[in-house]
Amino acid sequence: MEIPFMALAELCEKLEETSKRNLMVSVVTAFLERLSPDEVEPAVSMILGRPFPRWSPRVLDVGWTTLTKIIRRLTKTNWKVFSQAFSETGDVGSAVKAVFEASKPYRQATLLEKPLTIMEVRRSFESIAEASGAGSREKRERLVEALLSAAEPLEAKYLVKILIGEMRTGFHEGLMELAVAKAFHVPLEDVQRACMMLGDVGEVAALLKTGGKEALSKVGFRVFRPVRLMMAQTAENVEEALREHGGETAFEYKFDGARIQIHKDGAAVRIFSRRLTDVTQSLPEIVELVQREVKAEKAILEGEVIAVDADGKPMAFQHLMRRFKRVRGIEETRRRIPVRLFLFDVLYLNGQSLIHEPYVERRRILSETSGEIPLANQLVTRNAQAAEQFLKMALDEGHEGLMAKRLDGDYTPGIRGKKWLKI
DNA sequence: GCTGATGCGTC
DNA sequence: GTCGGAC
DNA sequence: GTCCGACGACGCATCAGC
Repeated sequence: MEIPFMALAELCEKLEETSKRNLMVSVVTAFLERLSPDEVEPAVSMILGRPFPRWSPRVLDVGWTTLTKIIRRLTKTNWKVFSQAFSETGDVGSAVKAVFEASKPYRQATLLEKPLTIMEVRRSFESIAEASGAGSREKRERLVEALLSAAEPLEAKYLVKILIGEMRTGFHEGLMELAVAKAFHVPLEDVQRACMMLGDVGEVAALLKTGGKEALSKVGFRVFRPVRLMMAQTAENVEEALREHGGETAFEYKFDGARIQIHKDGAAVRIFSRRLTDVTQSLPEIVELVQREVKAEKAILEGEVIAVDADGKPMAFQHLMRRFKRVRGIEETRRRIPVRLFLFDVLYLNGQSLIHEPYVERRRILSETSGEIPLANQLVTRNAQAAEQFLKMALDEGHEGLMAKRLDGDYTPGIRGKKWLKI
């Protein structure tokens, strides 16, 4: 028996009404326990306001403008109700609920249909994401319209929130990890660790549902499955960075480019962007470079690509952007806007996770693995003046500034902490 | 073919 | 990427 | 301290409409 989408909508409604975290976690825990294996990942994604898992390349391509048109059509003359509800609540979902309630009579025919289920909603999202080619815009609209017209007002509220990515229930990913740990009776740390590796809490939950604890303990890095990035906080100046890192730290050039995660398995190489989308196609020379230089069978590396001019000097970020989403004319743009790669971290090497190794050790391993690929210029020092000078050098060479990396810092995927500071 | 609207993704 | 707010 | 949402500039792809 498939769980109705209404149950998920009611759950979200409860989450929205409270700000008590323990309460939120316990209602979600109870909900997760009711789901069948197939429903777990879709439900977890939807509760977090996402139509698909985080790493999925699928996108709905439905924005606010498109949705507005559809809702107008579905609710006919009651548009004023929407505007008023929207200005009162400031919440698109609530306004949609109000207008759906007001226009029930117009939508009578649909009330006889069977209730929507979570799985049907997921399948509908898949169809919407798949639409492409001539006529796809209209097809997408029709699919969204069909989905919404099968929905009760409360369901419509949350469908719309998921469609445009504005869940705002206050139930974020960290709390979901807690709920998953409770629902499947495993330690929170194990769930967090698996989420780092798989990049998506929904997938972790699904894994627990089908394979239990054992499956969870087997989770490790998988080449070609991108890992969430470690992020930096800001520091005012080099002194603050030194102080924060206990007197001594590693400064690295911070480049005005795009951060990439490089996965290699034999001759196969794939490149992922910051948001973990696959950008391999846009950067053919990086693929070749990695194939040629990286001295490892399997590896997950991190670096920054920047655009350079004919003399190899850094160009403004906009030039790099012209390479990124490009599908056509890649070869020509490749000649016009060359890119360079600077590596700065290694997370995984030949079957071994390195994220618990300290920064200095990872950097050492990286230097032994990277062949002729340059690493980000580095200065390990406890001297503020030397650091200042290094910063000036970076800026003079046209780069953005410096990063400061704690020498004994491990790699914490998805976390923005003080182990890395940008200056 | 060209142009505008729309959505997405980078920083 | 930045900022400010909520907890 | 940590998380989230709102914000902005820029460039590209895709489709619709001419």
